[in-house]
Amino acid sequence: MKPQTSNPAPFTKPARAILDVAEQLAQTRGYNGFSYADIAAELGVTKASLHYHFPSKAELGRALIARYQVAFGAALEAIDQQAVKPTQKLRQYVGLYDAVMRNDRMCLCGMLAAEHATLPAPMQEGLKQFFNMNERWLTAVLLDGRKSGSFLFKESASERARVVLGALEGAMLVARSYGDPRRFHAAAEHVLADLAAGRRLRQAGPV
Amino acid sequence: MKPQTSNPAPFTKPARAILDVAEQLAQTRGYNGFSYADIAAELGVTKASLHYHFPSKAELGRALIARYQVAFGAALEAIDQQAVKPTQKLRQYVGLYDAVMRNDRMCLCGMLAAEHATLPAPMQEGLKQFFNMNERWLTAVLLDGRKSGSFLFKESASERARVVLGALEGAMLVARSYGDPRRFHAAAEHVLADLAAGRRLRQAGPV
DNA sequence: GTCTATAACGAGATAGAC
DNA sequence: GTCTATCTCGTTATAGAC
Repeated sequence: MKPQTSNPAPFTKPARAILDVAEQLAQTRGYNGFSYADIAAELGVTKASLHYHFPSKAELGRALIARYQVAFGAALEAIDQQAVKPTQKLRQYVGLYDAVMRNDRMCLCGMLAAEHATLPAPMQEGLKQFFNMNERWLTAVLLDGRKSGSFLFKESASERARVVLGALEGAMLVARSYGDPRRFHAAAEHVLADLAAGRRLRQAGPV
Repeated sequence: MKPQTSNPAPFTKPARAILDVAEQLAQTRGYNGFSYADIAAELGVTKASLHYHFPSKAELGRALIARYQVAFGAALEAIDQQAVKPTQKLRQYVGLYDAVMRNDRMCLCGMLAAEHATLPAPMQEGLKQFFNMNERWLTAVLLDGRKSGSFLFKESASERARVVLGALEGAMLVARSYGDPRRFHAAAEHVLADLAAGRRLRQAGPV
């Protein structure tokens, strides 16, 4: 029996091509920063044919997030299966975003989060789910790392997960204003280092 | 003699009203998420009269950033004059963003940073300057705090400043997707705690 | 300074031929 | 599935009266 596990939207080949272009545009210019005309021009087709595959831009946007979430979830699973140590996992997690940055993009959902107030409700919901997925995964890794003595942090793992996620999204956001992916990379390294146990922080005064 | 220190754009009263509305819209919907019609409706005037004060949207956007930068710079100076300890200064710095969040907005420049690729060049330049100003101020506070033994971090103060700025901007970004300012507040607290010297990180333990 | 009126363009979207 | 053609609306922007 084939594993008929939820495969909700395989997308046809032309639909995938549309999503590829739309994704690149959304990650660089935002949802309100591109149009059907942009996609059509890039693909060498007409706007009308895009509407055949995605009747409205809202549905295109919804599909964009859904596919991104699935792909990102798969990447997280791949990390879980391939890496063992929490420190490795986290570094590969950062590597995911690092690759995006070097592609002159930023995280799709981080981008769309800025436009949150202007998005159709299904897209808003999709963003929450994406961030929830990230926080769940990070929380598990942080818990694991704390138990094994690799990580050290005071607050709950889920709170720390939110700090890490926010720090990475924000580092991407700011780095793009400088057109410098290394800004993201450096910041991400320090965020990871903040978690590292075994660091010997010398004594000091109040706070 | 009056202190004729650089007062480059005082703006007329109606111009200020326009900027106030435009700022609120930009901080909630983004630069590409509002139009002259939105501002005109809110102020009860016509679009044409807006063009008298700001001939193009690009100039309006430039003025938006310029005024924001000046106001934020003044707030930083006020902190410097009022607070003494670096820990106090940093907490008040976070308070600046916290107030913005509770107003259902996010940092204007963090918002615009997402739309960076779609912005006119002068606005892009303004964003860089805003972030530079923040990084300079944070760097000075971090250096001060490290010298006095309040802060502890391994990397350079300017690199740490970038981590802090990115973490705060990102925390705002994500918190808005949940419509929950407390998410920002909690994350910001942990970012501050990460700097605190004197913390005794106990080994391991459950969560 | 603010108005009416309108230009000029681009957006998302649809009808119907092929 | 993709095309041509068209529609409707919203956008930035300008001209000129008041």
